[in-house]
Amino acid sequence: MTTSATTQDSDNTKSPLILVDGSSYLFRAYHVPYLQALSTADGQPTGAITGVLNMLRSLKKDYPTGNIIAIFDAKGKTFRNDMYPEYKANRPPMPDDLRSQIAPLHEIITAMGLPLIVTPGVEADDVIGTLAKQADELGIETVISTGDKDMAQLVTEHVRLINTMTDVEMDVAGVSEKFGVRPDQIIDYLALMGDKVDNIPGVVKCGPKTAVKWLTEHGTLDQVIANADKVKGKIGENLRDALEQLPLSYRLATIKCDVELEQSAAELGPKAPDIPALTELYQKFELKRLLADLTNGGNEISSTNSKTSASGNSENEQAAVIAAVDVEKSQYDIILDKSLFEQWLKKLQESEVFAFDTETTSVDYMKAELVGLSFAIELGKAAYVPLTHDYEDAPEQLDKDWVLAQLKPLLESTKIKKIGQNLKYDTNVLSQYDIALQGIEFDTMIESYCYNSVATRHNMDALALKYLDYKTVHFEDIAGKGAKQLTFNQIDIEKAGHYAAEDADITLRLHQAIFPALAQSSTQLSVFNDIEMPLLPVLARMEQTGVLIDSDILADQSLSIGQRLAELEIEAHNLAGKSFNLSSPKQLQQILFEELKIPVIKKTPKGAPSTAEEVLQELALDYPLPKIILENRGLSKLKSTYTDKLPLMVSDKTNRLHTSYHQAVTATGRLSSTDPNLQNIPIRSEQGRKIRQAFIAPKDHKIVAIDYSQIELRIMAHLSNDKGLVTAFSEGKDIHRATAAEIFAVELDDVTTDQRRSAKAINFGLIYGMSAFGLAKQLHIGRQQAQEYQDKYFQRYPGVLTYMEDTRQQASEQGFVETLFGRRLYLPDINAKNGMRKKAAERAAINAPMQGTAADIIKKAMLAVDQWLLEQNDDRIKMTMQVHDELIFEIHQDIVEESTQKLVTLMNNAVELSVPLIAEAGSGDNWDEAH
DNA sequence: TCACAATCATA
DNA sequence: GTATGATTGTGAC
Repeated sequence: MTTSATTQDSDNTKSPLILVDGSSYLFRAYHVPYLQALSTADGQPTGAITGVLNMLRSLKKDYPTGNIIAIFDAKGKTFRNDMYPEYKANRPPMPDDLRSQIAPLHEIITAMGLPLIVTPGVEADDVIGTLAKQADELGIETVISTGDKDMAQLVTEHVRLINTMTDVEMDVAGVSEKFGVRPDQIIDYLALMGDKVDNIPGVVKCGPKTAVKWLTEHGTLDQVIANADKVKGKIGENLRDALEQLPLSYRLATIKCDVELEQSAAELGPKAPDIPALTELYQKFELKRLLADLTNGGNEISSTNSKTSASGNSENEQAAVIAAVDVEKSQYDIILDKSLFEQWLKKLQESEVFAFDTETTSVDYMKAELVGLSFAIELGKAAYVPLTHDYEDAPEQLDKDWVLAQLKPLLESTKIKKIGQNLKYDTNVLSQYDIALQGIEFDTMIESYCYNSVATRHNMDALALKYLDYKTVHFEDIAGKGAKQLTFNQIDIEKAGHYAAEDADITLRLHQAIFPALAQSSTQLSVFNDIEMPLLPVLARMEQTGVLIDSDILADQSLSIGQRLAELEIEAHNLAGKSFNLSSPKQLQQILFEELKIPVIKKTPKGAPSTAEEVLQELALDYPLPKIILENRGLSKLKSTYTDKLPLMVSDKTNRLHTSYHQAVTATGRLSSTDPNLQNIPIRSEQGRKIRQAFIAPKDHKIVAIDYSQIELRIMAHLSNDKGLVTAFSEGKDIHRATAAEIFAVELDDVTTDQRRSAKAINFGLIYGMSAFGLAKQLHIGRQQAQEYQDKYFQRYPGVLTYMEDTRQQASEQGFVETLFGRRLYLPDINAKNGMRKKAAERAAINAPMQGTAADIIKKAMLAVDQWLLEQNDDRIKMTMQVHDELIFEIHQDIVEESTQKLVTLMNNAVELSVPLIAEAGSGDNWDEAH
């Protein structure tokens, strides 16, 4: 260590040195789907250029005082080829459409005034290494911007890495955390593993795990070599076989830090940008965004961009460049006369695909009334047909019925494809006007969701900002907000027309920006085409069908709960010695922990003493008040959320309850349900089940509920292909009992209730990416014992352990995990420096493939069921609800048995797994009985 | 009026 | 330990 007072001081006084690994970013940007689509009008590709420039821009923003130097590989062979002729021999030649972007990029960077280094005979890594070493010796804070893990060997007290595409920073501790070895061991580590891509030989079968193990044990490669004869097994032989060429691998993996450079880092400073040259280059390569920045004041980030940049999401930046919306050039028609309408109608009829949007009076599809429709066929040209604007002095509009009659064949055509944003809503609204929307091909909300379920919310304003870098007119901008918000029919036609036409226009643009990116991955595209888009009309039908509830049952229950609550409140106030609000956690804390001096067991994340259920449950053993609170909480929740509210939400039109299923909300692929949420209707408590009794079947009908048994564990068995688990399911065993028998080493029949309960907790924990700590808490056992259970589990089901390790690794390397059908879940925190966030992301990585595959499966089952129902064309069967692993139907009593059987079969065969998929059915007069 | 934290309902 | 949504109280706007 060379720490001294002087070097410490210089850290703070000098601006940081930013070394940019231009070549590594060039390659990576070249492979980013969004960027691949970019080119100039005459076909010169510009995606990689754009990617690198965006990255530089983001670096400039993050390090405003930084001294940025860009380093690129030179053409031709390097000294490593002399050392080892096969070095990088496996690399395919550089694609032409990448090569053609290098020279322009160099020109632009130079014009920007940034130092650019291209040194023949060595790689960019070596130049970076040399500059970093020089800076390190001077104690200058240095940041290497790269996506290449080999650079970790350069990290020191003053030198750290940043991956500007993922925003992950790595210092000395970060390297140790990520790789499991110190920066000074990285070369040894790389040498042991070898590198397929660069064709560097290593020890056969030695991956990161083994390399870390050996280096932890022996410290250095030399010591590993010296102790090679002690390593047992096949891997020991492999190591001994590799002994001779390990020194070569070591030399190849070593970044050269003494390259002779013309100028030292200290001498290389930024120059003033050559604005005329930059302008010309940006124009030549049609880099509109950058050009706009330039005209808005040099290289500063313009005000319109600061919004998007603030998120710090580099993907955001890249995507944004694609299709800058030039609204000034847009032409929006407001159609008030027949002839213009007929012109548009003709164009629409002749089109293959168009974007459209409905404007209504309410976001609630059951209450919404149509106010107008907008259409867009080509970018920048859109039209709005107002129908029922009825404010004072509103101009005369075309007759609604006439317009809809004209549009009906168009909207119902399966040949003419439609693009929309959240088309399920439009489907529901139009169906109120007897129009059955068809040809629903592209929903931009779902495109965005399938492309990246976690990157943004998928509403149009967010998508436009992210993918088009365009701030749309918000509904609130034209309608106001709060209690005084206008409904669409009250809005001035000029304003409304612009807003509505823009919606259609933006939808079209979004589709053009997102769909090609989505289509880059065939599996993601298939999730979109084969699952999500076909599901959309199915969900629309379920929503419109609704469910029947008996409001009287709920009203009675509200009454009796209310009485009990009043009693509890009096008791609680007596015990506390004063009156307080039982449902205020804050007041409760005060009473419990300060006035009654009850010990604090747990704190909330913010540090206040927790009054959560588990805490109160424990306290209830010793004190009377917590018990009262618990009962009060449980009951008031039921009353306020369910028994009071559900009857209020019944539709006047249908006398049924209509939820909204959201298809683009959850990260994992599940649906969610709101207004009301029908996916969290109580079942566990006695009181709660009474609420399910209010979900009834119509006269002469039964409720049939069919749920998948242990679907996530079955998926785990399938994905991990663990022999024990697969066998247990194939033999139809009670899985928790079987697990208990394995862990506690007893016969299946001798498993006690307690053992089965423990095994069940372990199985659940598994799905949630459990830790021994969490398991201990769940089972109220010691941490040690929980660890023993877990070890025993993995010993008995080794395939599961391997699968989990593989999943974690895959997540960390790729940044995402996938379901069985290729639905992708990105995990931005998977390589986070913050240990808690990283751990949380790892658990999500374990859980997502199982939860997500289960979601895929039930969605496929719903498609199969819906298909069958359409074929039957029998209104005595209706699919009414989906609750993650359960489908609920209303079936006429005459055909309950046969159709239930058919439905079970359809669900069982929704997909083929290596273990049986089992759906179990129940029926009754209400949802409770059907379970 | 709104956003947030705490709590609790489900799979 | 995973994934959601609704309600309530609370404090800032």
